[in-house]
Amino acid sequence: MKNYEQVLVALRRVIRATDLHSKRLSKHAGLTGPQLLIMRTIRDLGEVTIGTIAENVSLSQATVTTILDRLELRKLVYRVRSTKDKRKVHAHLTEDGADLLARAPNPLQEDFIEKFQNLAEWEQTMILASLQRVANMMNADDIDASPLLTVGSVLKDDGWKEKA
Amino acid sequence: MKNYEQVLVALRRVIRATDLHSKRLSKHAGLTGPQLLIMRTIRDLGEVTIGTIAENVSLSQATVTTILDRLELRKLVYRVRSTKDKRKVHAHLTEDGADLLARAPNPLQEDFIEKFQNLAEWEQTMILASLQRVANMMNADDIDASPLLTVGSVLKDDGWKEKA
DNA sequence: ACTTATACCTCTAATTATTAGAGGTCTTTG
DNA sequence: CAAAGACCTCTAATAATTAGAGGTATAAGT
Repeated sequence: MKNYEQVLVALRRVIRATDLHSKRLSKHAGLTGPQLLIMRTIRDLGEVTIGTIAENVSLSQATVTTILDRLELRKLVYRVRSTKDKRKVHAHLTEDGADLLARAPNPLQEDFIEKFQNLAEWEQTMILASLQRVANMMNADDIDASPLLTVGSVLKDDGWKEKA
Repeated sequence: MKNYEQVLVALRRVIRATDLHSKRLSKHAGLTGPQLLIMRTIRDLGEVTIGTIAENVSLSQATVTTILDRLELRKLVYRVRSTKDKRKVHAHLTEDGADLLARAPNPLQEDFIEKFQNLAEWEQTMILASLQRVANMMNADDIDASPLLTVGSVLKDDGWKEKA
């Protein structure tokens, strides 16, 4: 079970590196990380439902709802209930929202790439393999039939060392 | 368990007597029974949610929704989503709806009373007692602690005869 | 009279969004 | 450094809608 621990540590490290949370992004146009993320999703995907947003940013629908509440309060987005399916709600950017978003830098991708490249080579390889594995599992018809993650094939034993 | 059977038969009879279904009411202002019932509920209760309507007319929310769809199509009612709780939807009568309702007779109560009085006296008594019993159960803190319905106290043995 | 078509009614189960409630982090303020 | 305020995030509960299936009544043909 040692391998499992190593995967966990590595994943925690990459999560820390990407740092989606508010602290690192609060300087950009007065928007927090999740707010920026959601607004970009709305801009890029066009007519999106709350559920689609949640899926794209990997947050629960409830969380997206509350964040949209705050954005709507600041008149950066607005909601329109679908006429075709009245359960659904579409989110849109207001002009103010689009303007603010256009002025906001996009530090996420560059930050990620920069920090990711700072990781050791074996870490990069392992993380990518892990993510690929997860992606495969998502497509598998029977997840239970899928074999467990084997880190050994990727991880060189001498390369491993916890730095924290 | 014979008493239970008798209660069932009697209840079925009163249900038949009240006859909420469309056939008997389709002549009145072009509205079916459930449509009339729902519109009256909206008029009498004022700002009602779908759930409250469903409770009052003893139908599922889904059924009320579809019936409201048809009424809305005919512009007899309209919906307004609550701003305080965006899950909720309030139904209102349009002017046309209120007018039509005012012109529609109210055959339900008179029909019921007339038909109810045609039942045998012991039947009337027993049905009322049964309904009272059900009402009590609804208010009881612990339904399981409630004793079973005793028809014997109301039902005279020689009075019972199945007419169908 | 019997079939067919149409238009309702009704339900349960699934779906979508919202809210309640609880716990967490970060920033600011005293 | 403690405390307050503003976010974020989740799970569970709640509200309405839709999908799907089956039932009943009315009208139209045959």
